[in-house]
Amino acid sequence: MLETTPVMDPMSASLRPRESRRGRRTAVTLNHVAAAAQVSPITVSRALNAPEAVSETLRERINAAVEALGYVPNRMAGALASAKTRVIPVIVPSLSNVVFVEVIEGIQETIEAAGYQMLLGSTDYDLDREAALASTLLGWAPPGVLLAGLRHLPRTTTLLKNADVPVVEFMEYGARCIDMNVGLSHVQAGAAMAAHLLARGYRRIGFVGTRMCGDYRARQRYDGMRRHIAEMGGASDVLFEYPGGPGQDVGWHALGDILQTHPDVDALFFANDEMAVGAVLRAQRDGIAVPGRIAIAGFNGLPMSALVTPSLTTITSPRKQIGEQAAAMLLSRIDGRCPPQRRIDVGFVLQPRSST
Amino acid sequence: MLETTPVMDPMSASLRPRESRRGRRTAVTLNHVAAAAQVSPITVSRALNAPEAVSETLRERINAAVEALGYVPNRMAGALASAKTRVIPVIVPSLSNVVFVEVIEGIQETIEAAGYQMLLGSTDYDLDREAALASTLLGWAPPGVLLAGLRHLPRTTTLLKNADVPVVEFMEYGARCIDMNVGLSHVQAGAAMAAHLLARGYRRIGFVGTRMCGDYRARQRYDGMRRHIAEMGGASDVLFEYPGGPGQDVGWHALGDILQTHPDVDALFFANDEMAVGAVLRAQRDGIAVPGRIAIAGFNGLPMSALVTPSLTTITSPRKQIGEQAAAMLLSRIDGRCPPQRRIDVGFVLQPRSST
DNA sequence: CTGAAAGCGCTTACAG
DNA sequence: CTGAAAGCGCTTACAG
Repeated sequence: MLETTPVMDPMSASLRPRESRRGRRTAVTLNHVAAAAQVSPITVSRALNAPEAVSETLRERINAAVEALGYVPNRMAGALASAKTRVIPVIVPSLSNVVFVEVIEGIQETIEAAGYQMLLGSTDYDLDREAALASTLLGWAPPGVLLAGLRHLPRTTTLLKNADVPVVEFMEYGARCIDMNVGLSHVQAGAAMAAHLLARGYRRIGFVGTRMCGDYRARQRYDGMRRHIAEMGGASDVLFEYPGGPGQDVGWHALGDILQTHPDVDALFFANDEMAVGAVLRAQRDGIAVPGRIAIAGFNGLPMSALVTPSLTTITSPRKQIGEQAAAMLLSRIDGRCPPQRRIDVGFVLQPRSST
Repeated sequence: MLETTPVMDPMSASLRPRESRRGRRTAVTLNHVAAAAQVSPITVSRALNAPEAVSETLRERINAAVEALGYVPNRMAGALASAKTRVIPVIVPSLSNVVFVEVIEGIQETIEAAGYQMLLGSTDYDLDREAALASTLLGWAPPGVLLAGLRHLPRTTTLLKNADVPVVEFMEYGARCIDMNVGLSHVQAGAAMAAHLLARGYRRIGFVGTRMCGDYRARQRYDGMRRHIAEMGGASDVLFEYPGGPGQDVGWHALGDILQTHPDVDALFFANDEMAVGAVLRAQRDGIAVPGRIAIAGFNGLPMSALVTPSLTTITSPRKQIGEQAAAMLLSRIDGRCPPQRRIDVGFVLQPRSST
């Protein structure tokens, strides 16, 4: 008998949750379980966190009590006491973009397999919100942080550096990162598409995007394209920016608009496949020849790019792999191991198809 | 001077985080801030959580110290002490399905505006994982829980009922819910589409889905369709189930397959728009007349359904609204208010277009 | 293999 | 408006 209170029946009323002294409803705690199993609380803790350290007899008694009382450990108390959380914050600009969702899936699968949980935050392409999110999420004392992009407010960077936990910035690959980095060079991707379009003989090339301030990676693709065109000579570029989210409807309307206002444009590189597919569907409905009258290219390599007629030239990015690698790097550092590389360029593949 | 330690300079070494007695690295805590601002810890806590309760002089001194030390409050300690968390778990079957993402966005916007954060968990359509997730997430002592669907394992239901926090089950509308419910009747939606197809003269109607065990809402649409067809007489149905995720490629392949193996089928109701669009694109490429040779219908009312040629007949579900309403109901209960209704049927709209 | 003590960093009453 | 004491539910050393 470890408790002074006589314990007759593991389910006796005295072991049930009750009002605490401070007047709030208390759930079943470790102590209730300990009393029910007639062991000390530490033994219950061990039976749950390191079962092999407890004798089989006690372990069984404890598990039975856990079951009987419906005990759910309070993670907050555990995390506070041990200074360890198994929750990893993941910060992305948007969830409505399939691309981020696929990266997130890669992250989720990887960290979940290692026993971690994801705390997802979306910034809606707002760097102030990103800073606020980072601050709040760090308040949960996470073992590491995953965040999209390499551009942040100075205070975000400071916060993350001071937090003294591993950080992986994913999506684009670049020279300066807070800690670790996985992604691809969007400037190179833009240049690669420019090279492709020039090689196929297009000379007046438009780039179509939405909210290019926030989505600076699209801007980088445009910059890469523009620079390459300028370097090669003999061709020119135009930038088209439309309001709204980067959906198919924007591509649909953009095609009609551009053909009217800029009839000299002979090729369009869209900021993503969705818009590009929207443009292809519009061309189809209106009987506009693609690529005869105008060529269309996308970015991301979504499955649908291969299904439209004509099939869409695009650049495939290894999205899920980015998520997996980012998570793997983070986990290895959390475990105190040193990842083979601090920065990984996952690259991209240009898929020339019928639309160019 | 409230501390016995003489405090000369707010940034003096003695106020900096140091190794604690238990040997682990300690971050800046409330006590560091209190010492730096020369007030008691409770006052700091108040200045942060209820600024109006603290005099302006102290508030300014405290805020300066917070800034100078880069203090980030430990949410776990706060939550443990106050028995309140501002994190709400959201459990969904999948993130790769746009539909859930839109619901999640509605939830996120609503709860974030109220100062809560979302802890997202994905079950991958596995009820065992759902139970495990629910258990873990409840360990964070959340003020409420949002989860997709009305079908769960008995132990999940028990867990959530015992947790004694408000719960909203969203996506489908049904008679039995744990606590509150927002959604639409998928049986009715299936019946509505069947009625539409019968009215247009189709007599051999196929339903095309993937993983119909897990995605039981698709199954419910099929059941609704099947029942309605049976009731009306004069027509018949077939169920086609394909492996893999419910993407455009599945619709693309399904169309080719079904036309060969079941040439008598004259209309197809797909489990979602993505598959249906895949089928339309396939028909387009192969020159199959839609709806002449075969009619095609989808479900969800995604923007792209309006852009393909022929435009796709579909059923629009108010996805974002489901998220918003689910979150609003939960919040009102968290605040101790009683939501106007415990169950909300958000309904759906059948959009007859050219593909049928 | 098992336990008594102390503490994680905050907040809730209760005083003044 | 401000503070000293106690406690939230767990875990980490330290003993035996």
